[in-house]
Amino acid sequence: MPERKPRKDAARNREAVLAAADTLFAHCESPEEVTMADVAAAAGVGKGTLFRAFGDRTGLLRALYAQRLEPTRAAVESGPPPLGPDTPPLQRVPALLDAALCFKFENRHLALALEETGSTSPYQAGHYARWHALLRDALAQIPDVPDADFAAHALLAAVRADLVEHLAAQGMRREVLRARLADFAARVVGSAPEQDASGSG
Amino acid sequence: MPERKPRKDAARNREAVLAAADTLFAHCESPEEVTMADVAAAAGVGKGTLFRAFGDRTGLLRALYAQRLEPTRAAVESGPPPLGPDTPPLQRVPALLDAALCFKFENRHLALALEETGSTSPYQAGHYARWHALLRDALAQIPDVPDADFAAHALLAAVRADLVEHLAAQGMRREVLRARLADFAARVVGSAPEQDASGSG
DNA sequence: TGCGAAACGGACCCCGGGTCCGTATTGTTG
DNA sequence: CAACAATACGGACCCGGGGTCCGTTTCGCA
Repeated sequence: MPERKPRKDAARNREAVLAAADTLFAHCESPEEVTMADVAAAAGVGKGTLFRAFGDRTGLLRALYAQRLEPTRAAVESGPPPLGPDTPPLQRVPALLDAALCFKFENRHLALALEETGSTSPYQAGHYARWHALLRDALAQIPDVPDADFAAHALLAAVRADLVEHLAAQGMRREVLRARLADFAARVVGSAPEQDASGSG
Repeated sequence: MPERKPRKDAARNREAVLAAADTLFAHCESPEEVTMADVAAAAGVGKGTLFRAFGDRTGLLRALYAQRLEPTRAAVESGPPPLGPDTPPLQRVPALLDAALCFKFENRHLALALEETGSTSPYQAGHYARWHALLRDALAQIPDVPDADFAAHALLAAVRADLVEHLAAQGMRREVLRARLADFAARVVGSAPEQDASGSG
C-alpha cells in the first residue's frame, strides 16, 4: 500500500486545522461550544476541507489527541525508566498512572471533548486499549495482585478526564492530585505509598 | 410554597412518559438513538407536553433515574445493615459500592444516557454528590485510609456506567464483576477480600 | 352548566454535523 | 512554458433532533 504523499496545500491545511483546533479547544470553557464551522473558520479553511481531511468530528479529535499524546507514547514504548519497558512493574505501574494523569490534566479539554463525543464510549478508543493492556501486563507481574485486568480498568477510571476536570475545578492542584493518585495506586498494588510526586510534566 | 397539585391529565401523562421512556431506554442499543419525539410518540403524547413536564432531555433522564434509584436510596438512607446508616464502615463501604454497581448494571442504558448527555458532566449531578459524600464519610472512619475524598471518587469511578457496559459487553457476568469490584475495594480499604458476592439486586 | 385556568400537541424554528459539486491549485508531461 | 488530468478547495445546502409557540382542548370549581 503506497500511501501516496498528499498535495502540498492539503498538508498545509491539515496542519492549519490541527493548530486551530488545538487552540480553540484549549481556550474554550466546554468542548461542545467549539463547532466544526468554528474550527474551519479559525483555520481559514472551508468546512469541506476540514471534513475531507479528518472524516468527522471524532476523526479530528482523535488526530489531535494522538498528536498531543505522541511524546508520552514514545516515552512509554521506548523510553528510559520509570516509564519505559525496562522498568520493574512495581515502579512502572505508578509511573504509568502518573503519566496518564499528567497528560489528562494538561489536555483536559481535549480529552473531555473526545470522551464526550456521543456514540463513542472511550472504551472503544484504541488509546484506551493500549493503556489498559500496558497497565494490565504490569500489574499481572506484581505478586498478590489478582484480577489485573479489572484493576487496570479501575485504576484508569481514576484518571478519567471529567473526574480530573471536576477535581481541578474544585481547586485541587496538579501536584496534590498526583500525590493522591500515587497513594491510591500504592494501596492497590499493596506497597507503602511513595512520597515522590515530582518530575515529568 | 404551596406546590399546588397538578391536574389529573398532567399527572397521567407524566407517568405515561416515564413509562414509555423507561422501556425505550431499556430496549435500545444506544441511548442516543432514542429521540425525544420517539418518547413522546411512544407515550401517546405531544412533544410540547413532554417538554413542559420535564423541561428538557436531561430533566427527563434525571426524573427517570431518580425513580429507578428510589429503592436503593431508601435502603441506603434508612434501611438495615449492610446498606443502612447503622452499618460499621468496614462493612458499609463494600456494601455501598456493590449497591452502586448493581444499580448501574441493571440500569446501564439509562445511566449511560444520563452520563453522556453532553454539557452535563456526571460530577455535577446531585446523585453523584450524595454517593460520594456517603462513601467519603464511611471511608474517613476507617483507620489507615488517608484522602478519603479522593478514594471515594476513585472507587466510584470504577462503577461508571460506560465501564460497566464495556465489561458487560465483553461478556463479564454480573456476579463476576461484583466479585472483582469487591476484591478491588478490599485492597483499597486494606482488609482481606471477602468471598461474598450474593444477594441484593 | 358555564367559565377561567391549566394542559395539550404538532407545526415550526434553530443550530450543528456532514455532503455536494462547480471552481481553483497543483504538478506532470511534452 | 503550455496544456491537461488529478486533486483539493469551500461554502451553499441538506437533514435530523432538541426545544418553542400558540390555537385548541380539557379540567375542575362554583
